[in-house]
Amino acid sequence: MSPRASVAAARQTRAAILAHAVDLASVEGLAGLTIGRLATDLGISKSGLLGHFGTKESLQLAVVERAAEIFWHKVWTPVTDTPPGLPRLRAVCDAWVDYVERAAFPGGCFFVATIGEVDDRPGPVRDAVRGCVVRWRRELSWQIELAVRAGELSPETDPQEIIFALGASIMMLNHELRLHGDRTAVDRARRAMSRALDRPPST
Amino acid sequence: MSPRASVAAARQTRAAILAHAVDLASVEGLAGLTIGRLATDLGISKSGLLGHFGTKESLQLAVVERAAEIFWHKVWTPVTDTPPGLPRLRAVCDAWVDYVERAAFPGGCFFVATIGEVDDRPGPVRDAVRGCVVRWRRELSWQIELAVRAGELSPETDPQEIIFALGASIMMLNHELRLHGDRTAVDRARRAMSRALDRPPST
DNA sequence: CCTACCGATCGGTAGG
DNA sequence: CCTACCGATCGGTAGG
Repeated sequence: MSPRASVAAARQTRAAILAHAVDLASVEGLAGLTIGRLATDLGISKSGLLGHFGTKESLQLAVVERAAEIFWHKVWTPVTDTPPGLPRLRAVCDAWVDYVERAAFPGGCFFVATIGEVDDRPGPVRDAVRGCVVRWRRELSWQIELAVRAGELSPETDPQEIIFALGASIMMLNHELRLHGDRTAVDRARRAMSRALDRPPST
Repeated sequence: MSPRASVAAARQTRAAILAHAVDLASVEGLAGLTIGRLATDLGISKSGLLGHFGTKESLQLAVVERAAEIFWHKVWTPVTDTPPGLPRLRAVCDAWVDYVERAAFPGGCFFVATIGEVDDRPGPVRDAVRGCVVRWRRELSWQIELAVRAGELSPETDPQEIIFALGASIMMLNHELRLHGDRTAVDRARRAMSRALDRPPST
């Protein structure tokens, strides 16, 4: 009777669509994510599905946003207990590797998989992905700065240098796991990331 | 008159198709590479184009093969002058970074762009891409072994550790250049790669 | 290499 | 949320 019920149902449907869409996009890519396929998988009509988003691009943007929520929940939330600065950075690296290893999405880390796809295609979707990456790096950069202030890292530390090393290890780890199935890469990535945090700043 | 002329013409057409296809695939991906688009760009009919390859998958395999030829030509050939072992490894790193920086393909390094796409899609195309990566790593591994034997690298060196660090830097560099347009990443990548070659083996 | 065509699927709309 | 439809494009084939 009340509109509440239908509104709640619509929200639930939307959430179910996004849950599946994020998984699908991690494998097929954001472009390979088709409305027909998604609708069939969910037992819904195409137009019913599209009604929740309007256009495919809006769907893609919603998928990126949802993937970012999942990322923060899996990698950042478990770490907010540990003290800021270097301890939290170490905890983040662990959680980050766990997240890639345990493959939150069937296609591996959604963002590692997506970055290569949207790299060369200017538009709102690329901007949204970049925005997520930038936000994440800002958080890392801030923790590095705190570690420097606390004397846990050398005052000459270049945050960008550390972030480069961490991101590089994560991307390579995803690649090793998914293309080569080499699970020894997990420890290699952990070592590379610790080294980046231990290393004295170079010239 | 002689069949030679038409055979030669066909080979030339095939080469022209592949040249454009590799560029296109570096931006649109191997799946986003469509026969219709490719034919239109080249002023050719779809069936005329498809006659050279048979199926889209064969076209994709030919594109991967061609991309590998270009990669070896740009990164390996210029380096065969320098002495094997550590000197050649350093030269390879330089050439590799140049290749990514100068963007041999409009979409950046073809393989970095493609790996994320074929990662999760078993089949001949994925196998072909993986084969290229494996061949490249074998060559790197061999040069590392030569460097160890020559006493240029510590005897406890783990080749896989170095290869991980080099590959990680290259992937991250491609990402920094193409998603963020951050050209300072070029020097960061060079430093990270030298460090990987200088570093004493860790536990 | 071409024209002419095939069935399937794409994103999206009309109208309810 | 649905059915019914749109034009465009997909990979591919027939026949020359």
